[in-house]
Order: sequence, then structure tokens, then C-alpha cells
Amino acid sequence: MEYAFSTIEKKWKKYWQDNNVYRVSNDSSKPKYYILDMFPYPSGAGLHVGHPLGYIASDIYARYKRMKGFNVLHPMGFDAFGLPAEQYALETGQHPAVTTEKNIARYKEQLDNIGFCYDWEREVRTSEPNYYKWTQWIFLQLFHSWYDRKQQKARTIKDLITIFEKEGNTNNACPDDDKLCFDAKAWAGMSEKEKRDTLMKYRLAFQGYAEVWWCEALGTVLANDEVVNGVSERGGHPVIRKQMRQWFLRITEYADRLLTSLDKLEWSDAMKEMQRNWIGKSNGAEVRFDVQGFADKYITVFTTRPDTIFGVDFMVLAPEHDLVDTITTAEQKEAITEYKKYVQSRSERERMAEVKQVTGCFTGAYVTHPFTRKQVPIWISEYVLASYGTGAIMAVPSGDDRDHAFAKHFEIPITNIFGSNYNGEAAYTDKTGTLENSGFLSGIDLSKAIDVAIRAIVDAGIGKAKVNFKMRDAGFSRQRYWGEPFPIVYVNGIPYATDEIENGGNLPVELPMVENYKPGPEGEGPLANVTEWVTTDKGTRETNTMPGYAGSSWYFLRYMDPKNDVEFASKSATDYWREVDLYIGGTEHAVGHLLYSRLWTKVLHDLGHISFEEPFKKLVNQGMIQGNSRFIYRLTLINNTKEQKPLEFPVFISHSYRNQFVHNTISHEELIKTINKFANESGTEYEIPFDNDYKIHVNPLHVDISFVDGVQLDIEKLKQSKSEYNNAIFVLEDGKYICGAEVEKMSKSKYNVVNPDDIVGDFGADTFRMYEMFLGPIDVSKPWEQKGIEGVHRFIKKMWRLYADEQTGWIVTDEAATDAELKLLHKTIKKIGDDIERFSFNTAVSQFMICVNELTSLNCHKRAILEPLTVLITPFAPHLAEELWQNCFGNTATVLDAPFPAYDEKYTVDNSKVYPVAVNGKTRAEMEFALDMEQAALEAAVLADETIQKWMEGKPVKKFIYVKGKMINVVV
RNA sequence: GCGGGUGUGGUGAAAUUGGUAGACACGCUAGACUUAGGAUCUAGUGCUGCGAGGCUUGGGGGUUCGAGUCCCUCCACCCGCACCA
Repeated sequence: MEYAFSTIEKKWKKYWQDNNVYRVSNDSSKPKYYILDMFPYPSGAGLHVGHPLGYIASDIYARYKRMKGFNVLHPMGFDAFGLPAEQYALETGQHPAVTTEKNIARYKEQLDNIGFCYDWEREVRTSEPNYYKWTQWIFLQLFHSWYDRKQQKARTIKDLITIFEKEGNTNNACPDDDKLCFDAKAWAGMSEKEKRDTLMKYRLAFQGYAEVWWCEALGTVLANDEVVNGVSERGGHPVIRKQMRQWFLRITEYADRLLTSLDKLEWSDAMKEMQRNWIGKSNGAEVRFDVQGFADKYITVFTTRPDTIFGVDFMVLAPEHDLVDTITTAEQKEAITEYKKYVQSRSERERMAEVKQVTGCFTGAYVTHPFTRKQVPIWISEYVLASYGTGAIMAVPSGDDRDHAFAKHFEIPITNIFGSNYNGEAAYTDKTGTLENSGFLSGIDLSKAIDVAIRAIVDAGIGKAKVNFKMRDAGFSRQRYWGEPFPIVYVNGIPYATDEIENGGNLPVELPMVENYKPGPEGEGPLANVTEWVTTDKGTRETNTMPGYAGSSWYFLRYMDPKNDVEFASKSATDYWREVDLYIGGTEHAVGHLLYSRLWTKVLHDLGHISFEEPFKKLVNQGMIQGNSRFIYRLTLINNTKEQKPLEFPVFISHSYRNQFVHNTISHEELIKTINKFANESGTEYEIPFDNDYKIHVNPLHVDISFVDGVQLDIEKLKQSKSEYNNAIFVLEDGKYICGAEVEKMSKSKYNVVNPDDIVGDFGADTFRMYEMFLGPIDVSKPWEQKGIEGVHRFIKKMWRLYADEQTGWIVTDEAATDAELKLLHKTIKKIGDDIERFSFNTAVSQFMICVNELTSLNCHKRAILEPLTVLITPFAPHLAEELWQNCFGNTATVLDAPFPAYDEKYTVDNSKVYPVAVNGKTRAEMEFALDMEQAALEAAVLADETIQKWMEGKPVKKFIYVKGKMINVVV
């Protein structure tokens, strides 16, 4: 009886589906465990072998936890709103809803093919009205709340109105505008519009005018993390800064909480560090410098080094700073205008590319140094960013690298405040040593000087201690069609939440069907074209839609209660499942999705909707599986003006010729000679002519990896794929055409995609699952390597042969197991359990292989060993386990409900090893060894006694006994 | 530049608190059974040496009876941030 994986797997998939074995209940006496994968965006290309890596790991862990007696929630869904579907619609006219539906169906089919234990009844799709109804509802909660800085939590806007009516905003500074100040009377005197404008400056979801990243090609604004290296993350289009009316989330109010509660999370240090970096907290001070010649003009700077204030040699403003035009002197006006024009002309990309270049311009104006009363020149330069701090700095060349470079470049005299620590060549940026030449700070140690300086600044009334964050409020508008519409209606130009004008808000505000996805007028979204939708009897609708991260910021909550149509999830459901215990996904969401999810969770917690404030307790990042691309090298002719012309026949040279050619170890002439020889031998009369104007040029082309075995090209397959290649000439080495290889991202255009369906078809889902795990640690990225899968497949077949014989069928016996067999079994149980717990699935698979190899050589077919082994392998190879469980051991229920085998300690102690026993002073060669633990411990004890004796007699002893396992270790 | 991480055979990788480095698998070599095999099985496979042996975890140094593992230093690669005052 052969291992017929395709029949077996089909059979069990049907069984699982028919019997609903993966349905999860919210009502269980078992402890809960919530394990979640980052849900995919269903793209048209379908899944490739890289996608399931994390899903397989989480599936194994979920099944393991279930067998360990937990009620496990392990759901899957789809992040279905987004740009690609809309762009596809623009190109083909197919509605995004249609293509999305199609893609999801394909994804589900591919996922089911691998045998995951999802409860599909809990599936969520962010683009479904019954889902985005609650996305809109949460948006309204954000809209209807503000952040109380004293209580450090979100509260409803109604509370704020009550406060304003009683005392104005004197105790609650405006986060948008710290100069805004009004009392109760002033509040009462405001018009409806003024009141709402004021409240808008407090709301957690608010509308504001701000400079945003605008992408002309995509016709939309982008969030900071959607802009990479000055171009859009998707498509790589150029972006510019533009003032636009936008929706924002006031994430900056949560900066501190997002930072501090990171410490409690079991995330990798790298991941936490990335978030810390993004939040970018820095402690320092704000200091005021009065501008000379203006009674009421001053420059406020932010600095982390107030201790270096006596080293200030000049001030620098961002070119966009408000004061620039006011303070610039008549003589400098032209130069400043010129410089500002230059800055504006430079794209973000150029600015980033030329970080090192020093540019700037003097305004002609001066400030007075608050302590020395010296006059200090004011410059502008693009190295000071308008968006950070106050958009102005005090420059201390002796203590800051950039200021130093600037001073040197413009020959501004440098004041040394570090004595011999500053050498005149490079700024002294260390925080050790003492200050000199620094007035009242002279002689003070740098480690204490910051506090002293801040106190003096406060006493002088020119500033205060200040915390600054790099993080900006999160842009929440997109001028796109395929996203959640805002539940916002403008009445007389004032934005109102729909639940302020209609009872319950009439959610969801459904996305209308359209046929035209082109952007609306004046940078508005496509929805602006749908006049019958925009116009309601109450007013006009907001035509922006929410960004991609809106739906994914809370989806983990919806799985808990996915069909609820009166709440986003019932309190009892969220109280039962609480936060995600284990979250698995890639690192690419470090600062986007993961940060926004944390924000939404905190807000929902503050408002009393859920009782936990972090969404993901433990986070595991899986690596990527990259593509293993193959190249063939086609020749063309090229002249010295880089014009290429093709040869009469396609000519491909094997990898080593290409290497010789590009490394100049074969001449142009010799190569042509070789090629012509090959052409002749293959019966082609055409010869490449020698031509001094047109030289040979090598073009690497991706070749479909299915035409290649290892690195050897199957020439016939390639020829069949394209008629153009029928009469191509292949220049071979050792009779073979060898391709070039490169590891790249898996993508259709690189012809290196491997579809999991094909692997499952050839080897079965169980082999595929185990192989992906066997490839290496799950957090490491690596290229897909098809060759190794045979080894895992061989293992599964070998395991099968322990249970079944090709001729006689099932061969499991009831014989009693020997000690050696039991030992092997329990060692395996212990190792597999430990490995799963610490997410080391590759070593777990290895252990299975060792176990099966040994059982094979022991010729062991005993039920006492094989039955627990079957249960043990269930998380990895569930189909195989079910088949064996039922046929060999006569079980009627599914193996999924069998408890994970327990190991017996008496079999797991390994005394086959040699344990070192030694005392201090012996060399390695002199070390003594014991054969087993007990003996080692005994000898160690004897030796220890002697040594302790010596020590008590006053003789020096440092350290002595070392035994593996239990270390008996006395240190004096 | 700053921050984080990783360096082990021809390849993917093991070695959980310092304890016989290279488990397991791929690949390769030889052999067996085969009409054939890209099936299966057996043996070998870090380097070096006929051999006993010697050498070996990116380089150098240190702590330790003992270091892939801990410390210092240099080098290489990967990831993230990047004029953040």
C-alpha cells in the first residue's frame, strides 16, 4: 500500500469541512489562546510559496495549543480595500469589488489546499459593508473624542464642551495651537462655526490644513510611511509637499503612551526599536532669542543641548519659517529670495540624495544672545526642517557636526566651549568632560550641565524644558475610490458626523457603485464625481475615503464576534478573547499597521469599549522566501553611441562565457570566433561579422525557472515557449547551457514564482508544510530551493512504511516496546514539544527524521510507539496523521482532539554521554570524565569535598566542579 | 553617520543555561537491486595527512580546567532610520 497523498489529503479536507472540526466557540471552559496571522491583501497574482511560511508556523502552533487543551482562535480574513484593485480597475474597467471577490476566492482555495485550521465562519473582509460599518463607527468614536492630558486618556467631546462652558480652555491647552486661549464667556459668545472649528482642534480624528505628501501620478496624498526614499512606496512615483485639507488622527497625543507600553510587549528588540525611532522622543529645551531691531519678534529654538548655549555662533531658520521675510534686511532680500527659490526647485529626492552638501543664506538680521548679550547672525538653510521642533535652531559649531560643517563652509568664527576636547577640526559631540568659556556653566561637568542650563533658562524667563517627538499626526484621507467612505456630511461648509444629524448615523455609509474611477476636480477623489451620492437632503458628503490601514487597525477585534450587527464586537467576546496572544507577520508593518492598531486599541480602551490596551502581546516576524531567478545571456551589437541592434539569429551564451566576457578574460574577437564555430556545428551558415563600429553586448534576461533544472537550461522547453527562439544559437559549456542565478523578490515579471498549488500537487500538503518549516528558522529570509523538498518527502514516505507495507497493507503490531524504543519516543516527545514552544520548527522536523530513521533501523512497527508518534506529528502533517490514526489504531474521532503526548522523564535523561568532571588547575587533557550523570555527580562530590577541605585550610581555590546538566559550582 | 542584527562544510543549517562543533537534510562519490530510472537500499563525505595525528565556527586578543556561545577590538554582509537640532 503506497502513500497516496492526494487521495488521503482530499479525503480529510472533506471530512474536516463536513464535520466543521475547526469551528471555534466563544463559550468554553478551556483557557483561551488567540493566535493571528497578518491577513493578506488579495492580489491578482495569487499566493506564491513565500506567503504561507508564517501561516504554516501559526497553524502548527495553533494545532499544538489546541492539543494542549486550549480553546484556540486562529482566524483568517482579507485586507480587501486598497490601491492595486483600483488601479487595475482604471486599466481594465473591471469593478474592484469584482476583482477583489475573484482574488479572495482564489486565495481561499490556495490556503485550503495547504490544510490550515481556520474557522472560515469567522472570516472578515474589510471591504464588506457589514465590516466597514464598524470601521466608520470607530472613526466616529475618534471624531467624538479628545485627549485629556492630565488624565492621560481619551474622553468624549461632550465632556470637553461642558468644560469649555464652565472654564473655557484655560486648563486644557489646545494641542493644535498652544496660543489659543479663551474663557467660558468667550466660548459662549462663539458662533456655531467658531465652536466647531475650535472643537476640531481637539478631536482625535480631525480635519486640518497641512502640508502632506501629494503624489500626482496616483492622484492622492500618502502617509509618511507610504513614502520611501522620496517616492511612493507603491509604484515608485515622485511625491511633493502640498498644503491640503485633510483628515488626521491625533496620534501625537499618544506618543508617550505608545512609547512606554512598548516595554511590556514580547516583540523583537529590532521591532520595538523601529517604533521608538519612529516616535522619536527627545528631551531638551525651548529657548527664546530676541531679534534685534524688532520689539516683539523672537525666535524660539528647540535644542537637546541647552548646556552648549554659550557656544552659539549663529542661528538657522528653516527656509519656510514664518519670520524669514519679516526680518530679512533690504540688502539680503534678493539673496534670500533666490535661495528660497532654489530650495523649492529641489525635489525631496534631490534633497535626500545630497545630504552632505552645505547650502544656506544670511538674512542680514541678528538676535541677542540671552546670556552674553552678543549679537548672533541669523541664517536660513535647508538642513533645518520646518516640520521638526520649532523650525529653528541655535547653532553650536564646536558641539554639533552639521553646525560645524556649516560654519566652516561659510567661514563663521567658531567659539570653543570644550577647551582641549575640541580640536578645531571636528565638532566635539561626546557628553563627557567639562565646559569652558561658558559663563556660569564654566567648569561644570557635561553630565550635569543640561539640568543646570535648563534651570538658568527658566529663571531668566527665556524658555522651558521641552519634550519633542519626531512622529507627526497620521494623515487619514485618500483621494481614492476603493476605501471606506467617511461618515461625514457638510452642512453650510461645517463638517458633521452623520450620527449628529441622523439617529445612529445611518451606518454604514455605503460606497456607491461607479463606472469611472478617475480623480475628481481639484485633487478630490473619484467620489466627487458621483453627485447623486454626494448630495443628501442634509448636506454634502465627504468625498475622501479612508486609507488602507483603517480596516486593518481593528480587524483582530472583529474575529472575536464577526457576525455582530449591533456592536463591532460584544463586550463578552472581547473580554473572553482579549488581546492577541501571538501575532505572526512580516517586519514591513513595523511603523504602519502595528502602530495604528496600537493607537486604536488604546482609544477604544480609554473610551471603555474594551478592557485591554495593547492589541498584540507577542509578535513573531517571519522572514521572506525570495525567488531564485535564472538568467540567460542574449547577445546584441552595440556601437559607441549605445545604439543596440539585434543579431540576425538570437544568440545566447552560457554563463561562463558571459563571465569571461564581462571580466575581459576573453576578447571580443575570440568570443565571435567561438560563437561562429558553434553556429557552424549546429548547421547554421550565419556568422557574426567582425565589426569595429558594432561591438558585442551581453543582455541578461530572466528565464522562466520551470525551464531550468538547477542552473542547467532545458533548451527545448525555452524554444517551445517562443517561436522567435526556434533558430536560436546556444553557445554551450561542457555540452550544457548554464544559467546565471540571482536571489530576488518573488514576482511574476522575474519569472521566478513558485505556486504552492504545484508543490502540493507534486508532493502533497504535508510535505509542503514540513519542508517550508525545515528550510531554516522562520525569522530568516532565504531563497526558495526546490531541490531539498525530496528529502522531506522521502521522510514522510519512510514514516508511512513504518505503518504500512506495499504488499501486505497495515503492519502495526501490539508487541511490547523495548526500553530503547521508549527512550527514543520520549526523547522525541520532549524535543518536539520544546521546539514548538520556542518556535524552532526546523529542528522539530529534524527530530522527526531522526526518530523515523532509528525506528526504521530497529524495524519497529509497534503500536505503543507509533500511536503517540502519530499524535505528535499532527500539527505538522495533519492529513497523514488522520489517515494513520483511523486506519492503524481504529480510532473513530479525529486526531485533532487527541491530547499532545506527555513525556516520561525517566526515559529522557540522557546518560549515554560523557560528562566532564574537573577541578581548577587541570588542563583539558587532564580532565576527568564520567560516563553518566550519576557517576559524574558522585565524583564531583568527592572532589568537591577535597577542595572545600583545602579552602577551609586556607589554601586559595577559585572555582571547581563542572558537570553538565546540573552544575555543581562553588565560587569563592 | 546613527540604531539593530548576522558571520559555522560545496549548500540550507544544528549545537536550549559555556561541556566530545558540524545533528538533520540537500548535493556529491562509490556500491547493491534493476530493461531503465529523477525509485529504493548500503557505505563514505569539514580541511590536511599513507598513517598515528594535526588543524577548524570572519580576523586578532582576553576571561575560563574548558569558548561557536561571554568580554574587547577589527573586518564583512543584511535590515531599519537618515540633515530630527
